[in-house]
Amino acid sequence: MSTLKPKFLKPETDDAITDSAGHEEAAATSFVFNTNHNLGLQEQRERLPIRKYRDQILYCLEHHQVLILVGETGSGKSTQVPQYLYEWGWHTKGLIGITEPRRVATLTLANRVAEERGELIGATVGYVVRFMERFTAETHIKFMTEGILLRELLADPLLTQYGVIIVDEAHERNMLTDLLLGLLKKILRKRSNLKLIISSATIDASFFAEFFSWPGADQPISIKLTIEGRMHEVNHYYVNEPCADYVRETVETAWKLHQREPPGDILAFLTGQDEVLEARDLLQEYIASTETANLKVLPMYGSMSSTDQLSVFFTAPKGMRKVVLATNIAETSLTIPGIVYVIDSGYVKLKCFNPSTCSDSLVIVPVSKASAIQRAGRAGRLRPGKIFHLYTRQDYDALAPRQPPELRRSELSAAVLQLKALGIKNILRFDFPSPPPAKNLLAALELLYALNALDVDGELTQPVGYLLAELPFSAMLSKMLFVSGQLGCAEEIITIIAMLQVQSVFSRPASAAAQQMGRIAHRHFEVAEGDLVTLLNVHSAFVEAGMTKEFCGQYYLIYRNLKRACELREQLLNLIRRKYGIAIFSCKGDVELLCKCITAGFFTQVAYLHHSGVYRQISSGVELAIHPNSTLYTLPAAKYIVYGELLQTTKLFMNQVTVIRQEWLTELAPHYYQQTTVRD
DNA sequence: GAGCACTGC
Repeated sequence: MSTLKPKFLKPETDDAITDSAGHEEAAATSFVFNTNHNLGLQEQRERLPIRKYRDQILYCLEHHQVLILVGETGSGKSTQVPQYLYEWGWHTKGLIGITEPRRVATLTLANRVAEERGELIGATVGYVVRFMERFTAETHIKFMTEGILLRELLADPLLTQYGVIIVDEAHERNMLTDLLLGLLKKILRKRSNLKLIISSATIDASFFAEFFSWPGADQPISIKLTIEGRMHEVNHYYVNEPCADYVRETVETAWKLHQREPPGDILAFLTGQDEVLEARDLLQEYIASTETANLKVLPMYGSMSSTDQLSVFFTAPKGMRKVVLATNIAETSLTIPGIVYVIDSGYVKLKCFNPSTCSDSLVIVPVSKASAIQRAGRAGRLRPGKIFHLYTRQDYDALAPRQPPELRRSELSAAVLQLKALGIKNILRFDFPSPPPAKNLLAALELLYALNALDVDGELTQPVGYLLAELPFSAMLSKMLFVSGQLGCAEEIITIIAMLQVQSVFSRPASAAAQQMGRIAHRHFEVAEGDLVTLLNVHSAFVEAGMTKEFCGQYYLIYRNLKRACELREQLLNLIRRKYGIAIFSCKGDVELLCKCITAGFFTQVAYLHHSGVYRQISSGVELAIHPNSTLYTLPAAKYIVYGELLQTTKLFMNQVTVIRQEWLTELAPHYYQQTTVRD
């Protein structure tokens, strides 16, 4: 093997991985902790801790169908194992496929492996993600996102092209990971020549081993990879008595720490913005009560503007200690330098699907052991650190090992469509790694039946069911798009869908004055029909103004998200033109037609105005409120509205609200509404 | 009058 170190990214490949978002992500989830950076690439490979497991991995794969690789991120397994397999000749038995949960990691890993091999990407090593691929006839090592492999299953249900599949980061237990693992189990039973490698954190290894055991099969084998010198030691401290108010306790602990401990910054984990700001104010009071104010308090949460977020990354002035009060954003998403002490409140906010109202609840729950360990790790990056858990040692021992996997707490219509499209007849009996509650599955089946995607026997319908299974949006959005093709306004509906796929385009500044200015600016786009048509207006105005940053500044819009929506819109238009027979016409300003399309997608989520002045869910009579972020919050209440999502916090709040007429319900969804009498 | 954090086809 050569040890040359050329730079071989094609220009377009380079583009793909050097967009700014990509770099942040690559830095955050970096898989190299590289003390050998001045050595040749092959020499570096030889020195990786994983190298000494190579023969063992290859031997085990010869003798077992399933191999579970245990080792935290940083062991080099994502880049090395595919190469070991290739060098040993596994590629002669089919493709070596590696699935990743995220796009950026997919591109980064593929590029890294190609570079180590001294090749161009798209030769032996390639990747496929949505809208982008470097994959040729010579490619033997294929990195891809999980969604891509799931889509490939539709065309090739036994994955006959593949000889080995590596599911990377399986411990994250995303919805797609779990679907994939369930389906791979079925395939392994039919294809004894297919091998599966699951890369997992320690905590889940035995779980996966058990899931992939069945009568007559050889038992999965686990290999534990050790990683050297990654972290400093962190000492754990617990409270003796449970504390009544963890926000106050956080503040007091931070203050005591500051008095007693040698220099080093403090990071505290709370559950939400309110708590972070409350803790900040309390801590400021402590500081104000002393003469030496050598403590700098910094809040950190998701809805802060990116410039405000930046301030936590600066070192505190000389002689000062920094205290960062953060939500879960600091647990995995970003790494704050200089942290030596961590305070763990013991709680986290978690989103959970509630099938009885088809809403999501945002609830405060105790953290899992995995989270507590992750939080502790934040103290050991610089030098040996300390973590202070605001709960007792007994409470720690009683914590759940991990948070329930996403599939168990999510709306499942997309998952059900996918499984149905793969010919799984009885979804309730499908072998999920962790089966979701039956009620959640039934809610999804009922919704899909109402949308006419499933027939009475639970089979996908033609064309609606198959279309909804194929389109990369939620079932309701896809149905809306389907109807818009028939009614002649798909162009506008695609814009709305693209705008709904990105994070909010409305900027909400931190200061009260700026917030007020923002609200006034946003009125410019608001219409009485509601939030979805308002999004369409924002898009049109942005395009008309030449898609400039200045326009976004003037109207308090987030340029990055808006630009992304425009790109997505183009890609979706291409996709729909190319693959699906949806006619793309403009309604040319006929807003009523748009609202009808919206109704055709969201008719199961209707609220009517009760004479008492509150909204009620039409199906259940449950009381609902319009979310204060909605356009319709300040406008006179309409009699009937549809909503895009329902979130339970202090109340059941409706988001993405659109005004409709009652008669549209019987016109557009007669099968659903003919029997319903509206309570008034 | 209210906003845990992400990601994917």
